[in-house]
This record gives sequence, C-alpha cells and structure tokens, in this order.
Amino acid sequence: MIEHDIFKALADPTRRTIFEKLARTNRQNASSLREGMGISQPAMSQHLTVLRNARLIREERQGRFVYYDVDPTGLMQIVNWVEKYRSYWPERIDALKSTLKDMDQ
Amino acid sequence: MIEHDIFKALADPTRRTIFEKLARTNRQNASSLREGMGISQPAMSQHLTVLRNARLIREERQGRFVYYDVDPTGLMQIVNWVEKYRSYWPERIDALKSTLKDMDQ
DNA sequence: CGATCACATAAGTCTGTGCTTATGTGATTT
DNA sequence: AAATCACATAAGCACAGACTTATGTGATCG
Repeated sequence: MIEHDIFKALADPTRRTIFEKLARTNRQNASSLREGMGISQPAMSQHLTVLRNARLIREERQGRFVYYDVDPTGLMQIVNWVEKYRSYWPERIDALKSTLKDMDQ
Repeated sequence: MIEHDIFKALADPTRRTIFEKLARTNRQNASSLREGMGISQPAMSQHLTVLRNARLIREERQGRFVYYDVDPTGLMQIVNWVEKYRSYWPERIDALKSTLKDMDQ
C-alpha cells in the first residue's frame, strides 16, 4: 500500500525536515542535505530510502553522487487521499484555512 | 505540532480503517465502530483518542455513549501542508491522477 | 594502482507504540 | 440501590523503527 508508505514516511519529524529542505532547494545530494542536521551518514541514507520508497522524493545518480529532488507522485497520492473526504470539507474553506494559519503561530 | 499528530495518527493502518469507516457512516459510537475490526475495546478507545488529538475526528458525548464523526480540521491541515509544495505539482494533474488511480487496482 | 570519496548495508541497541488483561468511572436500567 | 452498560485508564509485553558504529561497494583522483 503506497499511502501507508507515505504516511509512515511523513510521521517522522527528521524525514519531514529532509523533505522540506529538499523542497526549498531544487536539487541536493545526500551529503549536503546532511549539513546542520546532526545525524549520521547511514541515518540520512536510511531516511532517503524511506522517502524514495514512498515516492516523495526521487534520486538521480551522477557518478559517485546521488542527487535528490521532490517526486510529485507522493504529493499527488496525498491529494488523492484527502479528496476522498472532500464531502467533509467545510463550505467556507478559506475562512478555516486562515484560522489554521493563525494556529501555527 | 499538529501536523505531526496527524501524520502519526494516519501512519497506523487500524486508525486509517477507523477513520474511513467513520467517513462512510455519518456518526457512530465506539462500540459499533469496533464491530468486525477484531480489536479489544481499550485498543479502540486508545485509537480514537489519537485520532481526536489529531483533530481528524471529534466526539459528542450523549449519556454513556460517545459518538464520533469526521473533524474537517485535520483534513484541512493536510491540504494546507501539501499546498506548500504546490509548485512541485505537475502541470497535467488530471493525467497523473488517473495514473495513480490505476495503480490502486 | 592505491587512496579517498559518496553512499549503502549489516548488526546491535534503545525507545516508542500498539496490543493485551485488569480495573476504574460515570450513566442507565431494573 | 444494585447490576449493567459504554467507555477510560493502568500496567505490562512484544515488536517496530530510528539511531549508532563498523564495514562493504563502486566511482574518482593523484
């Protein structure tokens, strides 16, 4: 089940950080992603494998480097999942959205 | 962090089943939700607490019964999260969506 | 060709969590 | 009031998973 892999992958805060970091900078290899994160090289490698299996990121090998970027497939799977429950979305979506934005502060 | 609670909550297959079951039937109490799920009453109680804390469901106490239904707040938080990465969505969204639908079969 | 690099895999540890049984709590029924 | 119900909480167990150090692998460089 792909959606299971996605939610599992995003349930870990370190992996969400990696994903968000990768979403800001267009393309990065494993080593440069690791900078400032305070985790070992194997830990990063394992996290990247989980994110890749969930199709949230994809890799592009170039010599001895492996570059990563966001894979839209995983994101679209999430959109697909929430849309199954669209009937529960409130009518005034924009109002709720700004409320949620305030909650983040 | 609310989004952490949401992804954690949805990372468990039993909790996704409960949520989906609840989304199909408008309102149900804990006992009737438990039917056919093969888990103990405390397990159900614990799962419902996790889903409620993530604001994916909400409760309405009525005497000794507790009825649950889908809380739009959690769903909207997910929409909010994925929309941060909207720039990565492919141009031909509909095409990808039908591809993903085929993958589910 | 040997050394070094970027990354993957192996193996072990420790914490988190999903489950159970047992028991508590408050509302309802008889 | 006592019994029963619907559900919550406590405590303990077993497995999953996030981390580490050690080592393997394949590409690049001097």
